Amino acid sequence: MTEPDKTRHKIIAAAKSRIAHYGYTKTTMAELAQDCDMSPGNLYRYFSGKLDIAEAICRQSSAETAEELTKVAARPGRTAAQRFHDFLFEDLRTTFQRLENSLKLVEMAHIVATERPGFYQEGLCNERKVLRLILEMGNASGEFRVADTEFVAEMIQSATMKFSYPQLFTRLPLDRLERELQGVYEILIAGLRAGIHASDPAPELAPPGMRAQQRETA
Amino acid sequence: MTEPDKTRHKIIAAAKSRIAHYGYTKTTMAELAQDCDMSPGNLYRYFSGKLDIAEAICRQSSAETAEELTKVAARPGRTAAQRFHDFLFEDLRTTFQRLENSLKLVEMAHIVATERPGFYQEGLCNERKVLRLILEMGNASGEFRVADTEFVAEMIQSATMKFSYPQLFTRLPLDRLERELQGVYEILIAGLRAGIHASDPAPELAPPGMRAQQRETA
DNA sequence: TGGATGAATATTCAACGAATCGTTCATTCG
DNA sequence: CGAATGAACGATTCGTTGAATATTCATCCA
Repeated sequence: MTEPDKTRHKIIAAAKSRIAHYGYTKTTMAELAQDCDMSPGNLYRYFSGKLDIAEAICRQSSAETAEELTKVAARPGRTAAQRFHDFLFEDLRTTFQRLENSLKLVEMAHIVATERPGFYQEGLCNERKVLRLILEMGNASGEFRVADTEFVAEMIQSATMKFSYPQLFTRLPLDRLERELQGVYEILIAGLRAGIHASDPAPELAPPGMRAQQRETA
Repeated sequence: MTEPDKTRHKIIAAAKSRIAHYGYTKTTMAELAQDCDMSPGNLYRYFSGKLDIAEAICRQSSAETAEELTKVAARPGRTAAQRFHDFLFEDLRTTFQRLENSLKLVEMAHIVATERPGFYQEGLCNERKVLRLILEMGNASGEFRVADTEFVAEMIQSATMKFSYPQLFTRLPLDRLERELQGVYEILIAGLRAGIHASDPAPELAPPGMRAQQRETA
């Protein structure tokens, strides 16, 4: 690791520790600089701003999750359905655990996601790669019949959105969330097995592309 | 309709109109009282507070939606899959339309949902009744194989959460949302047809009830 | 006596000045 | 000469305060 890279990591570690303790808004660049034994100005040699430090922390954590999920998806001797199940629950548990470990880091993640919408998309995209892998394994083994894996992976992310950032949408405890996720899993897995083909919209009335403008209240 | 009920409705109508125009926080009880030709204090004979008036507006609108969805679910000459499709898209369109018609009423709904979490649950519960009806029709016709309709209805609501309050979670335009909903529908309908039985969790590793505490980062 | 009033009171809100913080850059250090 | 500093600047946040607003209640009307 090159010297400036070392410094970058030192800053990230110090920031993560301080922010986890005091929160993003309550940690100042001056304090962070002190933790790193440098001047505030010098931080800007390594990051172009405070938000970039927070983004780096998120990116690191996101990479860890992606790596873990990839590992989970590749466990030997599992069916594709089991891999899919492992994937969903590992994801829920790691994000939930992160939340419980430090509400402050969640607050930070929320700020980053708000101010840098692109970053959130990027994370979804990485996760989707693992999902596609699982779908393709299922197709190969004959368990699944998924034609467009990219599209179906996107839809799975839509359907499990409630579990991606549990703390943002609901205030349910982990066991309730797990029960719900189990239910959603069961429906999704039944669909994956039966196969997804763009069939059966709803012909005569209300075709998918139509806008409803004329109706008032009925 | 009894006399006090008439007054209640007059207040609700006036409040809805004013709030749609000026927003919840910007409409005062004094103004609302003037609109109704009464004193501010008298409003408290009919509603125990400002928030209760807002809740009444929401409840009315929610009842209209429920009625409309019930009607949609009961259209003659449709398959259960088509009814399910109609239901999902009608719901998305009406909520989206409400949003476009008046951002102010959405702001109000958001306040009510935040301050009165129970009310939101109640709405979900009403909607679930219609969902169950559709599932049962599908079971009767042999299209679906859903054992526990209450449970599956809940899971469908989890999986379509992203589309329930589009404005809250995402900023996607209607056509993007419809495309995503179509995809989620296709997976769900495949699952409903194949049948949902609480099968295939993931035996050896990571059983559903387990908490993950020991893992650090891997 | 049930229903409405509007003045009185408690709470919320918004504006503004003061202080803090993120960021920059001329200067110093090694 | 590259790397680091820390004082200076402008933007943002924060606490305070006074006005506006929700709510209550003693009083009045029909």
